[in-house]
Amino acid sequence: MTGLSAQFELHQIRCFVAAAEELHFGRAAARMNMTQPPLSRQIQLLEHVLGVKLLDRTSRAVKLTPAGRVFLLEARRILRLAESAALATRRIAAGEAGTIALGFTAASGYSFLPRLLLLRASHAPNIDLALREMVSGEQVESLLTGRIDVGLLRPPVDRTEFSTLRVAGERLVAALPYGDERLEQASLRLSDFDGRRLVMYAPEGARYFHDMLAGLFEAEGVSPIAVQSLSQIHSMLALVRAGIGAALVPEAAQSLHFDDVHFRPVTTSPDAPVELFAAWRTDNDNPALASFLDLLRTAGAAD
Amino acid sequence: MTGLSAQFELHQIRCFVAAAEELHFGRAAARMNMTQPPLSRQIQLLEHVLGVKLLDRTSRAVKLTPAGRVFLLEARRILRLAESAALATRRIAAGEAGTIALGFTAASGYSFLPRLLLLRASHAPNIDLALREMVSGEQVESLLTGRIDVGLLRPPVDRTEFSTLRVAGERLVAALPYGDERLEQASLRLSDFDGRRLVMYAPEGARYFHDMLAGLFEAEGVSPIAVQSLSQIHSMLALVRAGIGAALVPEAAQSLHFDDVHFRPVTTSPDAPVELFAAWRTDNDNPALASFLDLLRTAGAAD
DNA sequence: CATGCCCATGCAAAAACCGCATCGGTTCAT
DNA sequence: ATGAACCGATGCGGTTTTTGCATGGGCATG
Repeated sequence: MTGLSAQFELHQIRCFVAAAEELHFGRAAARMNMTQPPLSRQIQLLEHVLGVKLLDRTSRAVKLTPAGRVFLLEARRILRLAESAALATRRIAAGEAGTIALGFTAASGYSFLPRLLLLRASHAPNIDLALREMVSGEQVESLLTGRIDVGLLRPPVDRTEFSTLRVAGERLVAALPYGDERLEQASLRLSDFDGRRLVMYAPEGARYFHDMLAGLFEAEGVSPIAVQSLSQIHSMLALVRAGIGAALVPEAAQSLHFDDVHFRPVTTSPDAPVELFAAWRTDNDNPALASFLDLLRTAGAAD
Repeated sequence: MTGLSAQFELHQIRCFVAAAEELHFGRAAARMNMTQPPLSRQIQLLEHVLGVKLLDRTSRAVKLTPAGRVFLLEARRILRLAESAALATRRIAAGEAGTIALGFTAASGYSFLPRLLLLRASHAPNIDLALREMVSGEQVESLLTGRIDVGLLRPPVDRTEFSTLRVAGERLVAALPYGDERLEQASLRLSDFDGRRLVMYAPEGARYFHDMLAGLFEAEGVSPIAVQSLSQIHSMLALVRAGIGAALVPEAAQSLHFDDVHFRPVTTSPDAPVELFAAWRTDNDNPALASFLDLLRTAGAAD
């Protein structure tokens, strides 16, 4: 007694399928690019491993046994599966398919991300995206640990292990509460907020927006009154609606549709100061990354 | 250049799965009952055949590549499928599972067949039945050509290549039209039909019933008037309902529930003259046959 | 810098496989 | 009835493949 149950091999299965389909050992052997004797032996081996007679063979005719009929179906499935497994694996390795774990900020979910997903559907449908919303800081952390492959985040991204790509720049718009007299103007300038109440970004949770706005105001010598500091755009708009003050938000935030909150373009310098970057570890070995970066470049160029 | 795209083998897959699960070539080799060097080479071979690197190995750590992760899933599926294919084939060969093509007469479909199917559900659930209704003559033909494995048919079955088993004997009942005065009797005798109109079986289409009834009447010296000859029981009952005459049918026909057709037991000698036999080719090699014959014997014994 | 761990590689022995020749059994035509 | 043709199984020698042992070389740890 061996104790080790022997296992069959794919070669034996291929031999069997050929024999079962040809019902003729000679032709089956020819199809397998071998001679008849070794094919006979491969099938004997397979039958021995299974402990089951698969083919009834007289010198005049070859027939499948009932068990052979069942095994033929299974054998074809195994071969198909092996074939497709090889194919799928090669595709993954070639980067034609695969999964990219993508981090994104809430704000980019309103503007850049939808455009990216549309583009993916037509340009790289075999690349799956695992989407994870997180703030820029979390994205940096997740990139380092490998939880995400690519992040869509706010600058600055100064880690040396990252590569980056600027994918979008957005204008600022003013969110004004119902009744604000500035609604009568078609467009605004930063100086329109001098000495006015403004819902601001929190330096901790929304460092990028906070610093950017602070920089813009300082460059023009404008000093608004910061009445509150928040980090999420939709809560800022809620305060605007409550009449606490105005707010400056990326233009994509207009899609949030708050009642009694109206938007007006704001002229700034530069005119699209809200920048979005893609970042990824330079040593990331995800084969789908190259295709995905192509996608990002296309989406960024359409900006 | 070979021109022949090489194929991988199950052994290589088993090696890869072991290595991918252990993430350690030494332990994986031990699990495979071999030493580390040949395992390394099997995986190299697999990678070469696929043209894809599956494992990232430094001297300090082994990691799956993205393609390797995908292939690991596929590899496990292949191994599971191979395992279950062997199991299923062995079960078929052992006769514990499989398909029996079963012919049956319309009449047996009302009595014996339901009992058989019930018994199958509890005693041999892995035996599938392909049911084909046909008259006894067709069944003999189908048994010879192998279209069915077993037939449930009427005697005599005198082919030398067949084995047979008596599985059921049924009583006769009289089917009487509404208003027939014999309905007042609790039970009838054959002599109650002397000189009376009787819907009879056609000698061609229903030879067994025709001959059996003719024999019974002759043995008792009773002579009914045959008003019509049919071969299907339900059409006979339709004529009974129309008042054409009475009919003698197997007791199971009572389950047909024709309006205005009533049944009364009939005493005959022997008391269960409607016999049903199972027949199969003695040289039938269907491995499920033995189990199925056990089932038939059980169902027949319950009669 | 020495040690330990781990995978890759060189090499010889063992095993598996293949092809050739041939056997035994069956079918078909003469 | 007999011989030819066909077909799968088997014996056998040569070749290929695989295995195990010994060892090399890279890398982390202390």
